[in-house]
Amino acid sequence: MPKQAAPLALIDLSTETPCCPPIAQSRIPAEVATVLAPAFKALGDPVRLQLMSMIASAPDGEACVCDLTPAFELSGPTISHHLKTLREAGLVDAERRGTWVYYRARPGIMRQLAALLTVETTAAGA
Amino acid sequence: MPKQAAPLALIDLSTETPCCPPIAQSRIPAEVATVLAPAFKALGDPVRLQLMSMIASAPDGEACVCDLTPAFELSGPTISHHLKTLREAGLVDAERRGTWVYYRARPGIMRQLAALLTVETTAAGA
DNA sequence: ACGCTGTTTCGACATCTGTCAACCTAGACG
DNA sequence: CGTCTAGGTTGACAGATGTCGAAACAGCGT
Repeated sequence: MPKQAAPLALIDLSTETPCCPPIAQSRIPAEVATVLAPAFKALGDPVRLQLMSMIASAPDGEACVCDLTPAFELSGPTISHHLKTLREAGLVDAERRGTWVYYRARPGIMRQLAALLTVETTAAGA
Repeated sequence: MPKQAAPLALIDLSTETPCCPPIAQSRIPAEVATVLAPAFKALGDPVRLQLMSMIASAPDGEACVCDLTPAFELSGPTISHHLKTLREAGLVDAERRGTWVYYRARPGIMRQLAALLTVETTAAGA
């Protein structure tokens, strides 16, 4: 394993870092896996996946907690906890505007995760 | 949202089911989230993410356990357990050929997950 | 039959999930 | 200006789930 300039020692998920080729193309380094796994883990829950979808697909690109909470059979604090998980995973951004809190998706990291899973349709083999 | 023929009542991850538009495009139904979340969860571990990458990027499209295990500081059973998780999530296929077991990635579901995370670069807004 | 390879089972330990209570913030009203 | 009400977050806790290691089991080759 040759050491590159090692610019990926710490990957800033906040940016649009185009850090990684698809995992089907080259083996992912341990550091990258360590940093990106939490993002996948955050999406590894049905409620959070739906929350993420509701936020990302919101008309104005942002969703109010007051719209998210009643969409589930869960209590307010539980939704808040899930949102915190998404926030800590770097998937969403929160902003308080007046009484309500609005959540906004980060396209950068989502693009990164999508790129990671990309499979060339032609090189599918078989 | 009119009901289509509702073919996604049970989503077969084994197939190339083009079941879902990107989550940034339309809100993901609860059933889809329930079915796909385990796949993300399976990728939500650094070791499994690396395993997945090693399998998907293997020259012949398949990787032997005997190659995977020594790449980690973990015991054989632990690697086996992680591989089982990937298998149960529908991400990989196992095949015993002689003494060794070979794992092969399923491009279908990976494409599906990637599509789900896709964000139109143009519609990024802002 | 023996040894090797990989999986499974079992158990200890850690982490995650969801709820209740308390707290903080912002706006409304007297 | 003080207080009251409403919306969200945080902290603490039981229950469930996941992680990993040690030992035992099953398939394959010699």
